[in-house]
Amino acid sequence: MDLLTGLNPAQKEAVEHSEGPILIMAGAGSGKTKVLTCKIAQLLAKGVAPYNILAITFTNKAAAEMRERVDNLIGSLAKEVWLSTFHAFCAKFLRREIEVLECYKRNFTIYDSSDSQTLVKNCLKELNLDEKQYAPNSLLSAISNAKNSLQTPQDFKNNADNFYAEKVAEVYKLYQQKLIVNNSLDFDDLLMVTVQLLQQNPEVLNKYQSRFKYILIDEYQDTNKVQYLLANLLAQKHQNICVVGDADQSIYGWRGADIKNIMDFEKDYPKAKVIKLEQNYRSTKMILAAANAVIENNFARKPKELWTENVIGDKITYYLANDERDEANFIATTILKHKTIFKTPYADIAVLYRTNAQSRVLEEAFMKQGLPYTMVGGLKFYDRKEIKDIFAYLRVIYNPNDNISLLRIINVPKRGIGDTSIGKLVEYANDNNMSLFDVISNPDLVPKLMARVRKPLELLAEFIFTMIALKDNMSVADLIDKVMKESGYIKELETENTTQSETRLENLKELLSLAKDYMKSNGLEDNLENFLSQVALVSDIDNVDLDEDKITMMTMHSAKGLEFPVAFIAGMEEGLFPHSRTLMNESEIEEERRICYVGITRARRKLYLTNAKMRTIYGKTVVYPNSRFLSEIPDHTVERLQARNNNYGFARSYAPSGQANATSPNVNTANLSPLAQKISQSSAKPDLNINWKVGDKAQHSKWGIGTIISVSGDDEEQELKIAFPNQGIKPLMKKYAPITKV
DNA sequence: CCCATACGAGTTTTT
DNA sequence: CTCGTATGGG
Repeated sequence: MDLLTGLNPAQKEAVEHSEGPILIMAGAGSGKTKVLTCKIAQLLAKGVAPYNILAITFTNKAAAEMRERVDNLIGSLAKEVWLSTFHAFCAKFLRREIEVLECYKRNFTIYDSSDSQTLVKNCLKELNLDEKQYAPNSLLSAISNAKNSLQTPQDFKNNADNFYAEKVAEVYKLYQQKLIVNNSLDFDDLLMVTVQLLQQNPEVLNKYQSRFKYILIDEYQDTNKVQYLLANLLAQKHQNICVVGDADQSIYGWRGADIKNIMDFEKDYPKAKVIKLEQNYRSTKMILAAANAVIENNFARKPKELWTENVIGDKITYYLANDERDEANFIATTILKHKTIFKTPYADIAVLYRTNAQSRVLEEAFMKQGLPYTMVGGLKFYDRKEIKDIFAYLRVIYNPNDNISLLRIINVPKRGIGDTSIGKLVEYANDNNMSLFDVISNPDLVPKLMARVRKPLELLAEFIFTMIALKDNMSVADLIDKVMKESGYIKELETENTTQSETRLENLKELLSLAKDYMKSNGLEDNLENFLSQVALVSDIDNVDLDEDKITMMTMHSAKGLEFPVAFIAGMEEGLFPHSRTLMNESEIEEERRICYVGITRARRKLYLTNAKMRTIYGKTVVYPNSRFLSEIPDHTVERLQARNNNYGFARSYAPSGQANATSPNVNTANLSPLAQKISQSSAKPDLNINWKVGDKAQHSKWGIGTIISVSGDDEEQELKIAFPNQGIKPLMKKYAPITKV
């Protein structure tokens, strides 16, 4: 069977074992995705029907990739396999089955975290609780924890042993009531309600237990209690459950992930087969030695040592910068050298960090040097105000009971419906047990309402009714287009006519084109329901196109599961990484250390670690000591660099002559670190004494030999246009261009 | 009801 | 520092 070729013995054993529970302990880079895809392909090849297989991955992107790989191995059967994240699985399941619960209808809305936050704030207001005393964020995490451990509001109340907890219980209860009234589920509900539904309805449970003869779960170390229960509930009948994971890469404890789920798998399934994949195919020996040394410092851990047959490789480079700008400039410059000297594509390079806030300086440095990059996380596309506004319209059209969304757009664009009026409408709706939308459709019912708001309310209701009637007869893109135009949203932005409104209009265009390819790419039917479900559950990482030739910037959390030939980890400082909020707690420090382990093992050939002597955070200068993780990396694997008195200083040495851009890499070697100088010596240095003339031949360090086709400007600012065979015409600044005369 | 301005608060990681 | 909310004048 050629599905097994290219697998090592342990991998083969894992693939061949299909009946009964199996735990695959797969170290970083040990080929677990390969094993999982082969396993699915193998089952299909044996004649197992695709709908009998359930495979759960950590991100939608991983799901899509796995599907594609299985498809390559075995063909289109792959399309029918249930293959998704836990959340997407639950959404799909609930769209089919939720109505047995009566309190929900199948057109429920999925709330994201900011919707949840709005809802909690509403609850606080209603309960007359002060937001300062009861921080919405901590309430939300309490509620989330409760849901992740399957506690109902009543359970929570029963367990409350202090005044604060009792208050939380009240908020939780109201919050949950409101979700139900809005016919909405938050992220945690998707999981919790699914499990409750299965537990309370034996027929439904039986149906799905019978259906899923084979269950595979990736990243098992990051499952939380509900996910654990769900997996085990579904697997009970056939017991063909295959879990894959690495306890050393468990980094979602703060989200309720319980490392015990994987540690105790053998207790849950005493007959389980256990396979360890310890050969790493990804990294050099040097990088692996560092990773192993770091993770060994974790006390709560089963011993394990990754090994590799790969080359020893380069030492890890550690750079101590003066400040965060210096750090960013070092990274940008080093990337530029990799690009020009080693011809490393940008797509092979990742810059990783602990917190999203660190990305800003990096972005500035990259922009200054014209380096192309994509950033994962930070300000998400779907979190932008204008996008959320349009989505609020779509959600109301899909689910008119969604009051949160309706409230968001009731006066957006401005239609003269102010807070006082809205207050009256909401009050009337609550008092009469009506949905807000019903009230708006009949504004005459509401007493004391100012006469001049009735008309705009009627128009809004009419607009929404019209869209509801149209929604099933048009594509999502057309629907969005109609909503944006006919709600007056576009017009308002156009009238505003500021740079910000320009950007917003651009983003809306982007949304439109996104909606167009969206349906095409995933093969789902082009309707509002699919679109809204999809969008609610995408993560940032899902939308990243790693094929573009761009540097990737992201947190180490987002980087899980990915690999890059060259990786940087920035901000190796006590307080940043490990993060200050974890310093007091040993188990949280251990989680930080696992994050570090994940970070290091993303690199294939070359790893850079950087930190700064001082750093400005929220306008204040702080001095953090070196991260403890740095001292845990063995000396013999590291080469150390340090900033000179002058900063790494690209900003200063390059700024006067205008921006560098990606097609003309500029390198000033005056005050570079030893490594940087060493690298730059190997490239051609600009020679200012050459008097270039049209027709001269020039040797460029990257593009080879070309012919000068024009010379313009004088002296210092002289610009050359050089034609390189097969590369086109490149404009270059004489004083920076790495060229020599031939 | 709308807008501008001041002030205060909060800053980890994400489905 | 930057965001979001509170407040007061138009």
